[in-house]
Amino acid sequence: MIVGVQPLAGFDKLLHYKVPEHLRAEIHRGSLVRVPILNRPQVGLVLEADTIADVPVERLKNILEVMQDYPALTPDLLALAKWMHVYYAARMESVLEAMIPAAVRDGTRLKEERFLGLARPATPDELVALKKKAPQQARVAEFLAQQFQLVKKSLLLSRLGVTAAVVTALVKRGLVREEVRHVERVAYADNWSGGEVVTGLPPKLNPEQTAVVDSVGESLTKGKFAVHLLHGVTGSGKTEVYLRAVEQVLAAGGSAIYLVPEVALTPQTVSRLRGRFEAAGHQTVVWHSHLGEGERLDGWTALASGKARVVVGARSAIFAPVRDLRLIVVDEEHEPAYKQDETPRYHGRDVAVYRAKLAGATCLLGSATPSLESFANVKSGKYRLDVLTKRVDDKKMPDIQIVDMRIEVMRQRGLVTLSRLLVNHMQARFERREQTILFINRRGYSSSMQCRKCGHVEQCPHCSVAMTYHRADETLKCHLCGHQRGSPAVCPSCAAPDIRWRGLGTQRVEEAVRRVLPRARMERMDTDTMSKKHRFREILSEFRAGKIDVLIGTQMIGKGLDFPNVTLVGLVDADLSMHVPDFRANERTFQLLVQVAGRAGRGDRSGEVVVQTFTPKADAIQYAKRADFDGFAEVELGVRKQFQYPPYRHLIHHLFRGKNPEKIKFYAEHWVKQVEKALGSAVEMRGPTPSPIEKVKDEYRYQIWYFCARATKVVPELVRLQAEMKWPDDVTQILDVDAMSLM
DNA sequence: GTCATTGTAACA
DNA sequence: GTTACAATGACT
Repeated sequence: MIVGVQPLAGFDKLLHYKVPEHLRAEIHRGSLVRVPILNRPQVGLVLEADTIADVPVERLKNILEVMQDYPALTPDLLALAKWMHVYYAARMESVLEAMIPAAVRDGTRLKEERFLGLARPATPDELVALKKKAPQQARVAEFLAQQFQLVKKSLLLSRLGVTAAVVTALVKRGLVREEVRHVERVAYADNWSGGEVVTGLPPKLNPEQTAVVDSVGESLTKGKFAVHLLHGVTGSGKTEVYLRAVEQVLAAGGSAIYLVPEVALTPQTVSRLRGRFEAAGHQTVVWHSHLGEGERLDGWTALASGKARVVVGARSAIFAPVRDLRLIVVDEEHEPAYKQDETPRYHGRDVAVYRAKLAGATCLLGSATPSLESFANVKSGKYRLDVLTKRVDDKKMPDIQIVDMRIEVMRQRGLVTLSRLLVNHMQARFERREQTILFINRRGYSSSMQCRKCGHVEQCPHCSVAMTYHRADETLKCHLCGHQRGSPAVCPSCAAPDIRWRGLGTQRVEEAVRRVLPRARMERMDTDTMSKKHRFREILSEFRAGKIDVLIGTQMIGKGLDFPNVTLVGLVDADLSMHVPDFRANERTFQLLVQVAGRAGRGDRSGEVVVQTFTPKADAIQYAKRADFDGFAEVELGVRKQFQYPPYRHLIHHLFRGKNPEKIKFYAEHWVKQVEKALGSAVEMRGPTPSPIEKVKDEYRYQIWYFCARATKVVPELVRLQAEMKWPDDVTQILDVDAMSLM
C-alpha cells in the first residue's frame, strides 16, 4: 500500500511512502506518521490513503511509525484543511500546524527560532578581503554589526536576499554565531480555569428568547446545514439561548463547539457554561492559547475519544476533533479577535460557518452589533436572522446623539475639542458622581487635513484617499502613490481660511476637559502613557473603584470591560479614523461605544453616547468608492508590518518571495481570480513591477489593487440605526462580501 | 586546473 | 526547514 503524506518539515509538497505490512491496520487518512526525509525522521500527516505515487515505486521509502492509533484529523477536518489551504492561500503545512496542537504532534520539534549575532567583530583587513571574495557574507556581517540585538535568521535572509549557504559559511568562519531559541508560550495565571464554577437554576425564557430557541432548535432537529444570525441587544439574554441550543444537542447525543473571542476576557461566560453543562454531567473542555501542553493533550483526547462533547474556547477551538458535530456557536461574531494574525490568516467565524457546512451542522452567530458582512448574508438569504430586542433587565438602550461639529465651530469660533452638548453631559455626570469615558480613535498615522467649516478633506487626485499632512515641510503627501503637493492656505472647496491640520491627541483632549471640569479626577490611557503594563491594570481598577471621574483613551479602554457607573461615553472625533481606509477600525470603534454604553446606566436610566463628527450624514456611495476589502487585507497586514506600508496598498508580497517568474505569475493570477470571484467585479493587476520598498532583487513582483464598495463614512449613522436594530437598505448595497464565496 | 562561494531544486 | 549538487568565479 502507498500513502500520500504532507510532511511537517518546512516545505509544502505531498510525498509518497510505502506502508509496511505490520502498519496497514492502523494507518488512515488523517493519521500522524513519522517518515524519513533526507534520511532523517520527520512528522507528517497522511492526506491520501492507498493512492498511486507519481514517482517510480522503487524510489519510495517506508513509513517509519504511526504515531497514534486514532487519526489526528477526522475526514471533515481534513476537508476543512483543504478548503483553508485554497481559500486563505496558506501552505497546507501551516494549516495543519494550526489545526493540530503541538502537544498532539508530540515528538515534533518544539517550535524553534534561529537567531544570528556577531561572534566577534571583523578586523578591517578581514572585511576588505571578505568584500572582495564573498560579497554576500560581507553584507551579512555588516548588517549584523549594526544590530544591537540578535536577529531572526529567516528575517535576515529575506531582508538581505541572501541564502542560508551564506550564513553557514560565515558561521564556519567563526564570525557569526547561530543561536537556537525554543519558543515557549508562557502560560499566565488565569483566574477562571479551575476556579469558581457558577451553578444555578436556568433562568426562565421570555417570549422572544423562546422564539429564537425554537427557531434554532428547528434547524438542529432537521440536521441540515444552516446559519442563524442572532442579533440581540446588549443584555437581551443571548447566552441563555446558546446554552439551550447546546443542551438540546447534548441531549440528542451530538457535540457542540462554543467560540468566544477571547477566553481570558470572558471568564464569566466560561464559568457559566461549565456550571450548566458539568452539573448535567457533561465534561466541558476549555480551549485557548495559554493552556499548558499537558492540559491541551488531555482536552484533545477527551474530545477525540468522545468522552467530552462540548468545547468552549477561542478561535483555535474551531479545530476541536469532536465527534458528530451538530452545533457551532460563535459569540460576538463581529469581534476582530476571531482573526488570526499570523499564517494561516483565517477568520474563526468564517471557518466555523464552513465547518458547519461540511458537517451538516447548525452554526449560530450572535452579536449585539453584527458585522456588516453577516448582515449582508442575511439579506441575501444565506443566513437566517433571529432577533432579541428586549433586555432581560428591562433597562433601556443607550441614547446615541450625533453632534455636527461644523455647527459647533461656527457657534464657538476657533478650535473646538468638546461640543457644548458633551460638556453639559459631562458636568451633569460629575455632579452626580457618575463616570465618563472619552474615546479618541487616533491611530498611528499622521494627520489628514480637514476644513473646519465644510468638512472637506483633500484627497490624492490619483488614488482617492486622504492625503497626509506633514508638518515638517508643510506638504501633503499621498502614501499610496507618493504624490506630493504644498499644503493649501485656504480650503480648496469652500475657500475658508481656517483649514488646519487635525491631530487631536489625548493631551489636547485632556487640556480641554481640565478647562471645563477643573475639579474632576482624570486619567489618560494611550500607548504613550501605557508603556508599563501594570499601569494599565492599575488605572482600570482605580476607574472601577470610582477614583477617577473621566477616563480618556483609545480603543484599549473598551476591551470587554464592564463599568457599571459609567453613564456617558463620548467619541471625541468620529472622523479621525474615517480617513484611514480601514473600515474595520471605524466599525470597531462604534461597536465599542455602543457596547460600553449598553452596559452602562444606573437603575432604569440608560447610558448616553455622544458622537462628535464633521460629516454626520456623508454620502455613503461617495465614500464607498475608496473603501477597503477585508478578506485579503489580511495579507496586506503582513506586508505592512514588515515594510511599514500604508494600509491601503494591497501588495501581495509573501507569496512572491520566490524567484521563479512562472510560479510568481501563477500565484498572482490565482489571487486575482480569488479576489474577482469574491468581489464580483474586475480587479486591476499591475506587474511585474520593481518594488519601491527594499533593495531586494525584485524584478518579479506583482501588485494587485482592488477596491471594493464598503461603508466607511456612513458608519455613525449606521451605528445609530444598528442600536435601534434597523438596517437601511442602501447600506447593504455598499457592503463588501467578507464571507465571500463561502457557500 | 583547484577551491570557495553562492544559488537552486528536491526531499518519496 | 535541510541537504546535495550544479554553476559561477577567484586564484595558482
